[in-house]
Amino acid sequence: MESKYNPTDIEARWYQYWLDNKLFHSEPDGREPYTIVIPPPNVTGVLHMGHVLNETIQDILVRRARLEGKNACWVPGTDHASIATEAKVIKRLKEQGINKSDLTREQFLKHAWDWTDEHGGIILKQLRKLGCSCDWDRTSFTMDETRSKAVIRVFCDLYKKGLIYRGLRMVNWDPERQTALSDEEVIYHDEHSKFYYLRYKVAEPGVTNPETGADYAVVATTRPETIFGDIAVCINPKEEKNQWLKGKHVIVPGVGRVIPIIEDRYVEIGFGTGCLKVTPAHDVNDYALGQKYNLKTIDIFTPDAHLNMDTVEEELQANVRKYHGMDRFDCRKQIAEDLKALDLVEKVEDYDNKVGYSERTNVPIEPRLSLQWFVKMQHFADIALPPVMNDDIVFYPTKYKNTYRNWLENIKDWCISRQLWWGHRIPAYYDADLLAQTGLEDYPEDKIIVSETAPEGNYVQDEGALDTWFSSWLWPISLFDGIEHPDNKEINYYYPTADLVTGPDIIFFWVARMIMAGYEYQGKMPFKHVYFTGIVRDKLGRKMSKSLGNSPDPLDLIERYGADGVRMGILLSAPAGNDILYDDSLCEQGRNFCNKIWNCFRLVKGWDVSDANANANAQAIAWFDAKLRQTEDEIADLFSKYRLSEALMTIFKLYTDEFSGWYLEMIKPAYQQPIDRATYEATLSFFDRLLRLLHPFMPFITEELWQNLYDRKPGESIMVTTQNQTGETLSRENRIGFNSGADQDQSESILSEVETLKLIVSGVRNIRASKNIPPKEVLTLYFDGANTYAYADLLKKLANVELSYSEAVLQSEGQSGSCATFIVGTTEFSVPMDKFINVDEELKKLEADLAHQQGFLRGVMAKLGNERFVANAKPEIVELERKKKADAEARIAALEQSIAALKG
RNA sequence: GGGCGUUUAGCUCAGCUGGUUUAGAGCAUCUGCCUUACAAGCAGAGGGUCUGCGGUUCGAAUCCGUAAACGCCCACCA
Repeated sequence: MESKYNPTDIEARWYQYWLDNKLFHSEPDGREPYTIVIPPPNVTGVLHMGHVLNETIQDILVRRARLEGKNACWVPGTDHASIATEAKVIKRLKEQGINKSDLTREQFLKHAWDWTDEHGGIILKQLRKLGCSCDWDRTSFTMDETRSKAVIRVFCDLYKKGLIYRGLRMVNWDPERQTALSDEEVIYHDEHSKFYYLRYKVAEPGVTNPETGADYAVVATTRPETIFGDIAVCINPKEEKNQWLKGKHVIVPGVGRVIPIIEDRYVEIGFGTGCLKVTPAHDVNDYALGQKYNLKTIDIFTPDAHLNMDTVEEELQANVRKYHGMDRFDCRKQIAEDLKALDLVEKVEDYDNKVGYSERTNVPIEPRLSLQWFVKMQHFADIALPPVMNDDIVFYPTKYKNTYRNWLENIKDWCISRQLWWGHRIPAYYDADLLAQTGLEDYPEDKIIVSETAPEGNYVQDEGALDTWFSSWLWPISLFDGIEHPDNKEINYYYPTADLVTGPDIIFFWVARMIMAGYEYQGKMPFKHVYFTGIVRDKLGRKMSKSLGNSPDPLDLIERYGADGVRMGILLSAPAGNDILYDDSLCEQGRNFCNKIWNCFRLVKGWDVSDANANANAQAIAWFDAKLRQTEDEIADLFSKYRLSEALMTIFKLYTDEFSGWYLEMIKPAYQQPIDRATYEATLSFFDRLLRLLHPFMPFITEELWQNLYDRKPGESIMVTTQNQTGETLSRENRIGFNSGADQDQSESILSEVETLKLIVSGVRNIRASKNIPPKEVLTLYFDGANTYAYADLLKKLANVELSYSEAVLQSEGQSGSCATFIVGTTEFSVPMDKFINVDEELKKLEADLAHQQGFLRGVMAKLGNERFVANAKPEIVELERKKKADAEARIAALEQSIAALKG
């Protein structure tokens, strides 16, 4: 065995072994189920650091559950990601010189499926490199047959229930992809823009502003390009300064349309000029005003947000013709310029406002009036809010409960139709003849046929596809075919799932909606716990992104540090909900840890075993057994709180400090000496337990070492050992020769005694370090009770000292003047120095310590001297203070003695 | 404009219902060591008036109030 752990071959070998032995596969049986459904990554996506974090956490939970003897099932799959994938396909077609508009729906879908087959599942392959123990036999796709049928059935069902409707509404329109979006798909950014103050001349002759004498009203807008759609100007009936406009009309500048002044309290008094231009086709609020006052709408944009002047009244066409076909932002500049030339611009101010952008295409969205399909959400909010608020479903961290509540309490209907082809086609059918007469908008509602199968006859299917999330929200159910075949064996066994691991950015998109669908279709929660991960950032705190180039390629990292190293790296500083600042050095720590374990193993397996000296290390064994037991409990507790990074850190310290740093040093035989059998076997069993504790975090190296620890049978794996098998059982068997059934008190006392031992050893090492004494040089250590010290053998071995107990001996040897001393608990320890020691320096150190102890004592005395403290504090607290006092006094006495001795 | 969260060592974070030897960990730093498992290592050390201010209490990193900074979510002020 080499002294460095080399992960590459080992990882590939064991992953294949796990697959060959079907160790990830789950079937319903008598055991308790533990289910996780993967948040399906985009089918054509590639692995990034966010996935690494997310999937590592899921794998840890799944592997841990498996080790606890549960029937663990992690279901993988991918998402068709309607809008994102369609965009990628369009881009590729464009590279081949093909426009989407030149293709039929069928032709386009053929290309999309080709693309999916080609790139789909790459990310799932990458997950294997990470060690993910998904049940690959269950791999699903949101657009495969079972999932598609579920989506269509749910659509029809909700339509029947009156929870889905079709309607003409103001929606968020993505002009790039030319589709409607849901509110959640719009991201608002702060933007520095301009506020244009435009002059709308009063149509009635002779009417002027009594204050300024102006014959126009001033309207402030950030979007002058929309004036072609202006239908009215609205003022607040209560606003003094605009009273003169009541009942009048104004002329839209540059357009010439005469529009009325209307009054509504919606207009805020004191904001801007108090005159609001009303453009019902292009603003949500204006649309509401339009509805209220029965105003017409003029949609001046084409679907790709270019100006369409054909919609403007014929008699005004000449005025606006030049803007026809312009891009909306070019037009904004142009119209501002043109109006300025006409002296119709009062002024232009800088203005900060928020602009909505499409999440996927990153272009400013355009509010657009269009015919879409919606889900009525109030019903779903009602069923989804209580279980989270009363912790039937528990969120980690809990702060997201607020976010969740906030959204559900202000729920709006969900726009689920998209003007896309890649996705589940809306199962709504229109009579072709009737449609030809009425058009889509006026097609009578009661003549729409919503059905899982196409109706007989001459019907036309709705062109739209469904929002991707309309399939994702069924994922925990549809994966087990619970929509088409409710009550089947699988859904009854695996549902509800145990844990959901995902990012808080999709709490509304996905988490909330799964909860809704879960209660609607299963009558039960879809998962019991939701673990929200943080966002992976670089070490400067910037979000990782392609454009910044600060996102490392996970596969490259795995190659450099090993999958186990990367898993440890990503997890180490990732408490639930906290963003993690990723740096390569974290993976380095992971790699180094692997190496450490590797070398522990080399050491242990390299020993010759002898049957002599039985029981030579009973104390060390008893201690480590207790330590391990204690840590196992701690880890279990941390898991129950989902504090995974702390659990890993605890294990890390158990390996490096306790096992490698102390235990192995305690039992390590002298150079080229054999080890006794009892110690050897106890150590192997400890190793076995250690490996199983670590396995969920670092599956590969633990499997490799576990396989080599004992002779294993083919098909055996650390993955499926349960806590009460192997190691612990072995350690309990009598061949180790100590009472491993030690009761709680006994193990607590041995733990604390060894902690004291460690302090003494550190004290000696400290002296060596500060006096430059090599570890090999044997020192003498004097202290009270050395002759009866229970851990004398271990102390001698670890500190390389001889023990002597009597102060008298110390003094008789005439060495008291040149002793280095330290205190542990209340006992003074002295090491006589052969060499000259710097008395002043030593004195300084002791006196500093003395001052510290005295200060401490003063604090304690102040408390004890306070009558109110003695009267009010709990008795055990007072008792503790008294003990502190006694201890401090003893230490002070010892220090004073040392100082006196040093001074001679 | 509302709401939530954070602020503890150079960095990343623990510190649960106030008292547990006058605040802990990992990393980083510094000093010794190539000691016969591991230099991807070992041993040792230094480093914080717990963001500021006020309050409650015998006692506050911990509870309350307040200010500031940072972050996130929601919201139709054109």
